[in-house]
Order: sequence, then C-alpha cells, then structure tokens
Amino acid sequence: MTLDFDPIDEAAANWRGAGWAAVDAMTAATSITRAHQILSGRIDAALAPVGLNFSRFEVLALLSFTKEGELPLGKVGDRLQVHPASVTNTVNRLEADGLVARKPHPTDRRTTLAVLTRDGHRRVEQAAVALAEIEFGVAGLTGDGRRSVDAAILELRVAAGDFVAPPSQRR
Amino acid sequence: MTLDFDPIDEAAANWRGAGWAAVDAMTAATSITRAHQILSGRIDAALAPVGLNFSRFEVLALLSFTKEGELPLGKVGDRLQVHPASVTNTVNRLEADGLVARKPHPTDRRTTLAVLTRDGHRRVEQAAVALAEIEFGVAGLTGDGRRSVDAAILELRVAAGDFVAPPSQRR
DNA sequence: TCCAAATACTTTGACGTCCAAGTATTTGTT
DNA sequence: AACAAATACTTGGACGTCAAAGTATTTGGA
Repeated sequence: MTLDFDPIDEAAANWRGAGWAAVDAMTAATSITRAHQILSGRIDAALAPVGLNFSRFEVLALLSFTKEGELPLGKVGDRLQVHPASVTNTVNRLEADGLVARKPHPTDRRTTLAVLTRDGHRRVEQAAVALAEIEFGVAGLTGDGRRSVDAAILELRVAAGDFVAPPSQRR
Repeated sequence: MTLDFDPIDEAAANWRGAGWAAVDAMTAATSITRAHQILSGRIDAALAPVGLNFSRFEVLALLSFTKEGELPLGKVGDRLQVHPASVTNTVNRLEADGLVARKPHPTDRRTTLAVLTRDGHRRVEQAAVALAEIEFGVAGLTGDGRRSVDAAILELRVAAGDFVAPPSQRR
C-alpha cells in the first residue's frame, strides 16, 4: 500500500483548511510519530530471527554494559525510561528464555537484581550485530540528517526534563 | 526521576566501549524513539480530558476532513498507516462513545463506512484546540528544529516507501 | 524506639498494536 | 456462467505499555 502523495503533507493541508492551529507543530509531531513506526517495525523485524524484540534487547544491552552484568530492576526502568511494570514483564520473559536470572540484592531485600546469563551474553551480541546490519532502521537518513535529528530532539528532551546537566561533548 | 546525565550519550559511550557498530545510527534511532515517547505522553495527557486518545483523535480528524464526514474503514487504515485490526478496534470504541457510526457502503457490501456523528464533530474540534494549546507536544522544539526534523524524517519516509511522488512544495 | 512515609517490585486490569485465520463479497479469467 | 483470487472487515491470541493497588522492606524523624 503505497500512497501517491505525502500523507503528512495532505494532513497539513487539511488542518489549514479546517482552520486548525499549530499546523507546523502538528507536522513535526506526526513526522516523529511516523519515523518511530518505521524504525520500530524495522528493528523488531531484524531482532525477531534472534528471538528478541527491542525492549528485551534494551534490557540485555544495559546489563551487558555493567561490570557484573547485573542491575536492580528499578535502575533498569530509570535508564530505559519505562514503567516498573514493564520492566517486570520484560524480565519475566527474558527469565523464561534463560537470558536473565533474578537474584536478591545482597543488602536491600526490597530490591531484585536482573543478572545476565551466559546465554544472555551470547544473545545480546548477536542482536547487536543484527541491528548494526540494518543500521538501526535509520538507513535512508544521511549523516547530516542523523545529526540534525539528534540535535533537534536533544532540545526537546532537555525541555522535557529528561536530564539536567548539559550533554557532554560527543561526536 | 531526572538523571544527571544524558542517557543517550551514555548509551553511545557504552556501545563504543563494547565495540559495537553503527553507534551514530543507534543514537539517531534512540533519539527518535525517545522523542516519540515524550510526544505521545504529552498528547495523550492533553486529550484525556476531552475523552480521546491520539489514535481515536486521528480517526475523527480524518473523517472531519471529508465532504460527508465518512470513509471506508480500509481507507482510514491506509491514510493513518495502521493495521486493519486496529481500525476495527478504534472504530468500535468511537462507536461505543457515539462519536462515529458504522454504515454499509452503498454499492460494495464488503465495505463499511465510518461516519462522524454530530457529537463526533464537536469532540474533534475540542480536541484540535487542546492539541494546539500544547503545540502537539513539540513545545521545546524551535521552528528550525521542527523544520530540520521534518526534512530529515522526510528522507527516511521516502526511503521507506511511504509514498512515491515527491512532496509538493510546502512551508 | 517506633511508626508513618518512602521505596522496590509485582499483580491486575484497561487498552493499543500486530498477525493469522475466518467470513462475506466482488473481480478477473477462462 | 463459474470459480479461483483478491479485497474488506472482524475475531482471537500474543505482547507491549501504563496506572493503580497490594505486599514487603527500609528510612527518617518524633
């Protein structure tokens, strides 16, 4: 199903026609939403053969970056900015697949640690390769496009209070 | 929960540290994903008092742009780029709220039309105002930022085959 | 010391998305 | 005219997300 016109363009024209306000804001929001749909579809498709989806991958990757390969569930949620219930759900499934194990926190009995298993380590490496192969779904975005998206969204994230300190110099 | 560092920056450093490829692609994809989370949260929050969420609003808005305020369900899915099952689901709920009605297509009995009701008309106007007030969640993005996001994502969408013809000149 | 408040996680439930399969109807070919 | 293939929608199932409520444990005063 390929349209012969730009649906976002069309929507903008319709909004103007209806006399609705904030048309440029609407197109920006719609663009981002659509971009997310595209990326999400590509990424999950690339991960499916590896037996993961993006949220599971994110958890495994995060654990793999720690010294011990383990992290309290709460920290996982903070870093990935997802709801605690989602973390529980994701970790349940990773645990069922043997990619992660739950372990009590040594000093705080409220806390549960998610620990990467040997299988989990192997799996996350495969997934990283698979994602790099499809360039995280952003094939089609040039280097300039990627940089301008990063920069613009950084504004948005800062304004939204994603974090407080200015970003370190990167790139 | 506000971090004192940029989690995307942090992720990039981790990826480099792990020797994983396509770091710039990863950051672009993650930025877009996070932007979507932010927008989606803000938009749904703005629509909740009106009794809608974004997908329902999109359907109502689309219908309101047509001459008769009606469209076959399939067309709705095409325009909004969502799965037929999602359209069925969304229209079910809109119908339960009396904002839309189903009507048989006059000549093709396979087809069902979604028709905007009087209440639906009223509701979509309220929602448009509510969304304009929060600038569709992109408050924090400057005009330049919005334009560069639009332009960059247009590349991505064209590459993904969202539509075939070049976009008309806008803005 | 003691207890209310905060913190950490899980559970349950409401919704949203997609896929795959099922039903009905129309189309395109022979 | 007849029938396989395409089209349009719905249904059921798997999963993902979040909010709210529940349980357990720790913390921070009074």
